[in-house]
Amino acid sequence: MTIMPKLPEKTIERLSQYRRALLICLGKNKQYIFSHELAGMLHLTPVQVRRDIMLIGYSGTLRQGYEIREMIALIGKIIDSEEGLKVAVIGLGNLGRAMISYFNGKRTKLSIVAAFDINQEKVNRVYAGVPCYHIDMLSKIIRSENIPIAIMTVPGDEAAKVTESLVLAGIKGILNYTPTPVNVPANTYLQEYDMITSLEKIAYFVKQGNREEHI
Amino acid sequence: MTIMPKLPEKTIERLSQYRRALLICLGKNKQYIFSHELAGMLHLTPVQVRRDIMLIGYSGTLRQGYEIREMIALIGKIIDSEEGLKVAVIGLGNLGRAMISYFNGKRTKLSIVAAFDINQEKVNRVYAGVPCYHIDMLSKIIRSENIPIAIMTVPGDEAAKVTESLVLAGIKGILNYTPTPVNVPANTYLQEYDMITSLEKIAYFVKQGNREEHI
DNA sequence: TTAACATTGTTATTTTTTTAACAATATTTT
DNA sequence: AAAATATTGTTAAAAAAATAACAATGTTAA
Repeated sequence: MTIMPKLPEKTIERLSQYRRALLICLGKNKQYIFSHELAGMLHLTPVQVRRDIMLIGYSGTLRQGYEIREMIALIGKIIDSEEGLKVAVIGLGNLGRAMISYFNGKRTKLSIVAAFDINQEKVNRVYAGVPCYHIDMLSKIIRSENIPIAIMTVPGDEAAKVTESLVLAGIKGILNYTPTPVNVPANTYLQEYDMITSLEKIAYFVKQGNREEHI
Repeated sequence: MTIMPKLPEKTIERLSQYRRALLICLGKNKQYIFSHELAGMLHLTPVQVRRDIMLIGYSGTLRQGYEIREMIALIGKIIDSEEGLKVAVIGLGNLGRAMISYFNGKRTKLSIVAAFDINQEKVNRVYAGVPCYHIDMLSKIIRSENIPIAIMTVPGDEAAKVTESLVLAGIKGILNYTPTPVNVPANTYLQEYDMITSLEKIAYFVKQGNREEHI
């Protein structure tokens, strides 16, 4: 297998988006796509698309564009793990359930296999195919099921404690959707996403009457 | 009022985060904060914090740090609108409800004042203080209530249609949480957020055994 | 069959963002 | 009172990302 020299982080993000856009095209029985078409779908410039494609070592055909299936396959080789990775959702509130529905049937390589909550009414039930365990079982299940990734959708004031449990349980990556930033050791990958920041940013640009698109 | 020379986009994002962190500190009766403390809370470097603070024209006191109240006030002056902005949530599914709970009582300047859904069981009811209207009322309510910002939490296959309605209704900013990218005219601010991309990015770095933190 | 065109692939340039370096200085310690 | 220290504020440098420029070339049109 060819070693892929480290891709820019932004390119990784876009690869995921390219794939989704390409899958939509495939669903419409499209076979080839031009850089400007893909760019248009994702609010990017054609140059950026071509450059990313260059970076992953793929080539299209002149005047015909890129072969959609091939590109999907190649992106998969780069960003997916062969075995597939299991994901747990911590906190089965509205947001946790939203994440599960979101994923339902969408991806094969990433699958949500467990949810955790503190509420006894939710525990030991199955939500959209995903079993919900009591949060006390977190460490046990994460280890036994070998789950490397967790999505935190608990209330902000529980974020720190849950993070600690996750780290102790050996989790490798955390996506933190709570409003509270958390800390993890250096060998754990952490990504924070804050809905309020997103909205405040929009508010700022709306206030400024700014015209640009920003993804 | 001093004209603020255009701030970097990333700084705007961080200002929102600074404020939230500062509010937490304020809640703990802290009065001053050092750049390295703020940095530590948000996975940033102290230099970056100081630089941002410099850019907004604030000054701390040597060996004492920054006055928390003052800084919160200043950030508000920069990123908030004086009158406050109204926000609508389109789609009262799990994600829409999550957004509403998230905001409940948190912000004063941004307030979710309306939700829309197609489901008759949800229409004309109030969820967490927010009235839900039928989606056919979208244009009417958005105009009459003067709502400039919308959060889209509908299923992906409705995203395009809803976006069109929003634009026609004169919306100024859209936060798109559906998995489907949409298009808006140049005078509308659009921000797309894709949960799957976030997760796939984590998966990639977990796969790589990458050690860094990424916000 | 030649010219015009559309598209890719790649290098170069510019812009944006982050990081480093370090001067200035109030506070604490000796 | 002098030295050491911790911290801010700012300029400079580096790194990352986006954009532009343009050569190459197969395709279509004249």
